[in-house]
Amino acid sequence: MLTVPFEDPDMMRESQFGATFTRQEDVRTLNSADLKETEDDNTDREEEEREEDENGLPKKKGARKKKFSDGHNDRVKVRRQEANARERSRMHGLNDALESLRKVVPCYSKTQKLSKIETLRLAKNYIWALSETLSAGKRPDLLAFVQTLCKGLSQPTTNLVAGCLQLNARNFLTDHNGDVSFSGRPQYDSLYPYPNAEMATPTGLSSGTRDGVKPFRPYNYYASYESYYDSASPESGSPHFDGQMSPPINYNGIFSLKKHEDQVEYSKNCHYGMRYCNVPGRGSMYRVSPDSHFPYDLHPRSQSFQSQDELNTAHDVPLFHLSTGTALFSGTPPPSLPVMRLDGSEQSDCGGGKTWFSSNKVSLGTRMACWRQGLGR
DNA sequence: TAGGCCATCTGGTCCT
DNA sequence: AGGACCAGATGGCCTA
Repeated sequence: MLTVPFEDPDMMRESQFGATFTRQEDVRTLNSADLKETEDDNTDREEEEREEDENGLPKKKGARKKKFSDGHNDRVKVRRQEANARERSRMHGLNDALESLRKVVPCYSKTQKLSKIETLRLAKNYIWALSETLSAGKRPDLLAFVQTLCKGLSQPTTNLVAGCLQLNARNFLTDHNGDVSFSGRPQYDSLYPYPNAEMATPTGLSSGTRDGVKPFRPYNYYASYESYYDSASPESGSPHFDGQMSPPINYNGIFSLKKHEDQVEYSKNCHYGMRYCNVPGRGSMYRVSPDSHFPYDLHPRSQSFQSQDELNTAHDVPLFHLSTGTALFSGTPPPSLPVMRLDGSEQSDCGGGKTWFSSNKVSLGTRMACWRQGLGR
């Protein structure tokens, strides 16, 4: 059946971005083509049934479709149109709800929207992962968390999630069963590899040795939950969560809120913004070639900095990637896994569990100081 | 150009 | 009777 466009293209386009239509509006926007098509459909159907039955033989007189009055047909048409409008409105409501869901699962992006099915899958995984974390009552393993998040997702979405969590997506390959397998070194110390002192503990800030490997000191995990519970619920109507906010993501980072308006989109970050990232099983920080594309070819950290002075200087190149504008690992990032926004704004709040770095020119020393302050040291 | 995603229309079913 | 819900069909748009 040929479906005639219901509304003009502009209206159709608008509807894709969550515009809601009242029933009256929908009925009012019915155009003549739509009405004509309905008439034609009815006419065609009547003629088909009049001429032949299912065997192609002429129909008996009694099988002929009952002829309704024009008034009855009009009522049927009007009811059909109203039903269409209601159905459209219902689907818009469904899509609005889905859009709300998109905003509270990891990796929200206005321009690179997850599909409906992927949104639902990710939401389910996210709930599951958080439930597992709560029931475990201890700091979750990042790999397990990400693996749970990515279970059953398509490879592109898996890449997106892994990218959001600053992991090399190539380490999270989705097999044919939808399970996510990790090909790297799945250890916690690879996720938070404490960098050697020369690399990431600037002069005067380190309490560890300069040449030894300092054991990673977990930051206050529960602070993240406190922070989370301090933050507004998506359903609370708080101005901190008016639909324009990132969810209080994420995995064991401090749940902070950051507006999306000025966010750097994931794809932009991947292609233009990210220069360094943390790779499981590969030490701490790796430099990413400016020409690299996600997933990146990574080079050992030792190639990144030549001197302690360099560590303490503000870097012109963005050091850290934040896919959605939300500080995924904000708050008390270890120096090997700091997070900052790349929008050029200058903000580096060192306050407790809600720290995030939003400057692209924050020295490692500053980040280290913030981190240490977050640790209460 | 094929495939994925989406919005819309449509008829059927269930419920009030 | 009419509304809500559902699933199939269809065509448009976008991307690899």
